[in-house]
Amino acid sequence: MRTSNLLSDATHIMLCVDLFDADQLSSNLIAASVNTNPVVVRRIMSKLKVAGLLATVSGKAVPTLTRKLENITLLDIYLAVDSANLLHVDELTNKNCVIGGQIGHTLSKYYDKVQRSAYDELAQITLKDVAHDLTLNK
Amino acid sequence: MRTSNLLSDATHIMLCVDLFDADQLSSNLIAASVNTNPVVVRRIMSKLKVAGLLATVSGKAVPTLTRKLENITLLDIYLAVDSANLLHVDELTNKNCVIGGQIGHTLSKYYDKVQRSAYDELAQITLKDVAHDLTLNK
DNA sequence: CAACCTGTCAATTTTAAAGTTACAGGTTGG
DNA sequence: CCAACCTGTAACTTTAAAATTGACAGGTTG
Repeated sequence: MRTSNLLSDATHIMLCVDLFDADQLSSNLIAASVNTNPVVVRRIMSKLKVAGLLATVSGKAVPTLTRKLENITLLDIYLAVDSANLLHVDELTNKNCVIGGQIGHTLSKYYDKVQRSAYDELAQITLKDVAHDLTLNK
Repeated sequence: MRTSNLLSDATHIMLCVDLFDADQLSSNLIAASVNTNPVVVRRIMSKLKVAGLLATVSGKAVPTLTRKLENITLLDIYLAVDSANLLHVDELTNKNCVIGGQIGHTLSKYYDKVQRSAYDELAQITLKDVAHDLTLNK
């Protein structure tokens, strides 16, 4: 199992940047919404910046999204912040065994299919969708 | 946290049970193929047994599959050994915040869609497929 | 220049998988 | 019947990655 909140928190941060007022966008205030540490927020924002989803200015609390909400998908965010595969091949099997020597290669082929399918779904969910649902429930 | 090999190892074990000779099916020998500890193998086998995929006899090294290879899918195995969701909602957001209060519920709806898609793919991969690919590469 | 901020490093804590030891109890051949 | 296997579990310890936290260099601004 792999319990990481990276995608959820990164999405949360992106929505904060879009929805909060310009004077509420310090990592401190965003961290208060996510309920975590400001350093965690800045670390995630740094990854989002590297991925080109977010623009920041050193010293100024004025992050901005680089694209419109409808042009940012959960896959964009996932790939920006989480480098792990959804399923994991055991790399340490006994290579001298008939099964142990081949299963990794075989499984990774199938895992790729599964992950591709999940990625396709993530790519169809935009921040606009999420933001829309958020305001509906408000 | 950590990347789990539960699905891979459980699949590996199931294939060992199917492909190995009857006198090679102790948890010790399977563990040698997976390259792990016999207790880890027995722990996974126990979950597979609870899920009804594997039949074992206490004291005897004669585990057997309860169904034909083509009737066991990677989803069956995944659900047997891994209880975690593929994506994880941050449950600890600030519920007093407009975004923090709603995003968990909203994201989980989308995460469900993604997971359903991944599950659909896993459900289409049978142990027969995997076994077939293994022997091809041999 | 005081009071903010970002960006990043580094140390620590946390959590679940993985690894290990131990042991109760089933099985089997000689 | 007992020695040598085995299973099934409980109860640890270890490991890996995320999360948390403190610290600090350096940008920004009234």
